[in-house]
Amino acid sequence: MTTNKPTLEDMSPRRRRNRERTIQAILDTSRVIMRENGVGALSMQELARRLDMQAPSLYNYFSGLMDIYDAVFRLGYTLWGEYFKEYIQDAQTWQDKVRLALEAYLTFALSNPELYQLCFERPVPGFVPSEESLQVSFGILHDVYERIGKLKKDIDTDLPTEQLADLLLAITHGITALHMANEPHLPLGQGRFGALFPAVLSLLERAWSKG
Amino acid sequence: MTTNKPTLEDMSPRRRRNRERTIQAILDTSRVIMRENGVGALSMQELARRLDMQAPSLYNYFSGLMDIYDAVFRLGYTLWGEYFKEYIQDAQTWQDKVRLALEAYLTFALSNPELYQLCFERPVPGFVPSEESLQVSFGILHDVYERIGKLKKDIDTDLPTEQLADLLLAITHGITALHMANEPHLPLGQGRFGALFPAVLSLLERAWSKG
DNA sequence: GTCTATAGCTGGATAGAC
DNA sequence: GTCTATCCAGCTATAGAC
Repeated sequence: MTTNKPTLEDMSPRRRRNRERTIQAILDTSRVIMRENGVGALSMQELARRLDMQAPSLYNYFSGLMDIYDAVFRLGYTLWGEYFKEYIQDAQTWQDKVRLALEAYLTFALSNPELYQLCFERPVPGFVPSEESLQVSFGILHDVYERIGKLKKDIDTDLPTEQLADLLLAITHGITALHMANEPHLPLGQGRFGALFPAVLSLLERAWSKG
Repeated sequence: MTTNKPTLEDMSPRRRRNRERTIQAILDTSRVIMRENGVGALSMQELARRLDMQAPSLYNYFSGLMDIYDAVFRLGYTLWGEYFKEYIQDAQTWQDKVRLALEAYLTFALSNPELYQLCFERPVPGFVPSEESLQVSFGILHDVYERIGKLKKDIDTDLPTEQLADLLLAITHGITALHMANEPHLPLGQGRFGALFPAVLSLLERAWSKG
């Protein structure tokens, strides 16, 4: 991730702190650019302009543009994993769990459209996540999947666990993708797709309620 | 769409035919480039290279790159409308209609990934469809929606017609988007998402079957 | 309608001075 | 760690000869 030519740990705490501040600023500004002009609009020059630096200076922190994309990608998955865990933690019934999982996905996308695009739609020309970042994303997705899979025992279905999770993911992703494409300015609960959650829940309840 | 400086109809049939042939070749080659390297990879130079022309010559047929995107966009919706109509024409039961509509969306995306990306995901930086093209797309989408809305009378639901159509669209889009993102090489019926149709159908049947 | 030539821009990335 | 200077590449688009 970071260019660590002067090795890693022989920096004074002061220098280390400054360095991390700069890296943070680069990542923050990257997200702003992507949010404003689309994920594909990130460039070293635009970044330098906004940070009041010269483009070559950025290479002291990242090895290149794709390295920055990679760091934002990893950040996106990390934040998504934390967000999801926190969001559904209080769910009791399976209906609550499904509803909160749906809500979590959409609200995360609404709050972090640039992360959503980069991590879950990935329309950036030359960018391929590094092996390391892919491992991070797999771990987090696996975690999310396990939580979803667990509610199988509470519902009346003969679907295999994986298909159940994939199906819920597809519904969630479909609603979110269409909402973000058509009415990204509207909050949860509003708009053609943002208002669909009750309909989904009633559909699932009719199909899956036990007894 | 086309640059019609020498007016429109005072061409000999011969010249007219040649001109249309060239336009067709440009559109075909555009689709090949987009398919091979992503929708964002289309450029006048790459187009000229493959067509054995020089880039400036292309401006005799289109007013610029965005004009070509626009023409492909319009073509995509036209083909999708025809494809959908043909695909579901023999459906009898509402289950058949839903199943065929799902299948149509996915198989169209599989056969024409570049049109799917451009028309239904639209990740091209500076491209905004022209007003004329938007009208075409709205008309076709409206048509598709009407057909879907009609099956409300056959199913047991108290959803408004629009929500019913939106919900089915979201499910369809979700499965297709995830299939195209993860396993675009696998045909209908295979892969994590491509194999979900029976699960969807059984879900809907349990929720919506009358009596 | 086709070409050559070219303007003008944006971008990634490196070399090397300080 | 920052900068200036620079290279090289790709692109859109136009002017103007043929």
